[in-house]
Amino acid sequence: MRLTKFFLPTLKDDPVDAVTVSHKLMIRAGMIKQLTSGVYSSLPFGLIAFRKVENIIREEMNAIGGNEFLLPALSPHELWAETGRMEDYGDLMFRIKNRELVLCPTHEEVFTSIAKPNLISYKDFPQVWYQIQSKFRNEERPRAGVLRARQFTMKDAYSLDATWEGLDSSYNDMEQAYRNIFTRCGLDFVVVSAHSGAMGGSASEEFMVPSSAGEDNIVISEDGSYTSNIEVAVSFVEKNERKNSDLPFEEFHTPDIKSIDELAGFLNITDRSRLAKSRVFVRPAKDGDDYILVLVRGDDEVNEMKLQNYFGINIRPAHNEELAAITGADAGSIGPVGLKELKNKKVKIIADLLLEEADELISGANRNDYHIKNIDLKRDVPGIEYRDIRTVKEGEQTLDRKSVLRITKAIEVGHIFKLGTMYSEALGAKFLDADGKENPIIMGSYGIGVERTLAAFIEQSNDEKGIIWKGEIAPFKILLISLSGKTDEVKILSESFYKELTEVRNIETLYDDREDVRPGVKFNDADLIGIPLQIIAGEKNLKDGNVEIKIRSTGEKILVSKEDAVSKALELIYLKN
RNA sequence: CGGGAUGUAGCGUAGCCCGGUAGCGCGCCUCGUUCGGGACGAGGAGGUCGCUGGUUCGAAUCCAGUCAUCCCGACCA
Repeated sequence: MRLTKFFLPTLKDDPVDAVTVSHKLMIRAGMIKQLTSGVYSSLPFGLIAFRKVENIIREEMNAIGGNEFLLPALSPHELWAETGRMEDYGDLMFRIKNRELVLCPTHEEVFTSIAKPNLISYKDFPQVWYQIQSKFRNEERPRAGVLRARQFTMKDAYSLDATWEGLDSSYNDMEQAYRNIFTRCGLDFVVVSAHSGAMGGSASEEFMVPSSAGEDNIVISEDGSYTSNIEVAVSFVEKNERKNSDLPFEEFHTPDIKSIDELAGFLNITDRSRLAKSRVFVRPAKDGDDYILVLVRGDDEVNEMKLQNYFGINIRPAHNEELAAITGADAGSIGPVGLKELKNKKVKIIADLLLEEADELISGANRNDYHIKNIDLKRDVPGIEYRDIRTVKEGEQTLDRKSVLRITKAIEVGHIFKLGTMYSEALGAKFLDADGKENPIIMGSYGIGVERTLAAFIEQSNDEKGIIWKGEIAPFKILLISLSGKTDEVKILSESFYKELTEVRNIETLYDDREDVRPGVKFNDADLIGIPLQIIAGEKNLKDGNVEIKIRSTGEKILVSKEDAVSKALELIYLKN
């Protein structure tokens, strides 16, 4: 491609609205342009890069027997009502105003509706179906350019199996395909165990690219044996020791004490393990809402994802009015002792495992400005249940106590789930097994964010000058720079290089053939758009019969004779891959 | 949805307090000189000051509303 014909609007300065590196660079390199919040146009250079990622995905999906589809982005309300996800997604789903249609945020329902009439015998399985298509999610707060957008390209794949062993096998194939994809994209990534979120289902892993621009926190043990999203991460911490002192519990005055920090200060203690922190959550139910009081140690935080796993995704923190109604106090003075019943429903009390049968605890008295000490959960809180509901912290030990946990931010580029029969049951997608019995299809769901994958790559591969492409996703392999001079000599040579590279060698080459642009501008554009190899033809070196080859990643410059230039460049490309 | 901030030329901004001709840099156009790391000179084009209403003789500027965008917290590829 000749630069004089290529639409590449580069920017010298950072756009003021962009904060993350990938966002700035994608705009500056003329890859994307924002249309409205969370919605971006792909410009030619960006599109070439996105297609690189898509083609790698396509090849790896096809390699495990995937069938490529292209489903509509529009779908009818009723399909989503059947699985109940109209409500689950809520405002996250874009709805069409003048038809009973929605813009799909994902495609489980649509794929399942195709499977239902067509996959009717156990002999029809297994199948892997996928598509690469635009998804629409009405994100409340889009951010960081394409990292979190309202419209984005997703590869979504679905495995359809007749047996649970089949699902395991499909899932494993997919996991390997994902490893291949992200490796070929040149990403430094980790696979972590994950929460299955709004999708439902059981096993689930995420493909994470460590980056300060990431929105997720992942936990990695120092020896690498344990990796997990913090949402589901577990660790080893000693439980509270039971003292068995059997001291009676006792209310005491704590004026204006609202937080654990203030309480610790008021009591003049630093160990917060016996200060029990209470939070109340609500689970909406048809016969009246359920209330759940959650207790963790004062030095811990409640992990709301773990709660969702136990009590469903609709669970939410209680509002202040609800708190007052069931505890008689405001947040800051609530506790597990002396809760009211609301509409004849008992408040369920869940405590973290570290508090199992703990005593001598201090917690709110359910009376403003009062706390209680010497609470014995075993003695004073009948019906209490213990579960793992805390968020792990940096520096804690792994469960096997062989290593230590580190926490880092990461970008989620891919996610694989074992869905099971959730959607096939809801939509009645069944098949006959060898015994002639009817069973729901067993499904898996597998997603990759295309633009996000590319943005994650740029987050990991850049310097102060710009992007540094490498490997298969480089939009071009060579940037041929012609520095125009007094004579036509350089131009004639550049043209011959271009012809050989593209027509004879079939190398993806971008040719900076601009004649009215000064060298400095060309060099800076070159480093900004980050093509791995630059061949620079100019009068200075051509006087001695030479041209320069620059390696973008290292900045290394190699002087070669004009006769050897193309073969040397090809050699370097293959070395780099 | 809560909290914070910002809307002035393609981009980045000054002016706003204290109302009166809209300014600067980059980019763009023409001519000339220059030409290996974002050149120089001369000339030029380009702005409903986000939108609506109000106050005023007069509003980019003051007031009210509204819309949009960005950043920080709860969701996801």
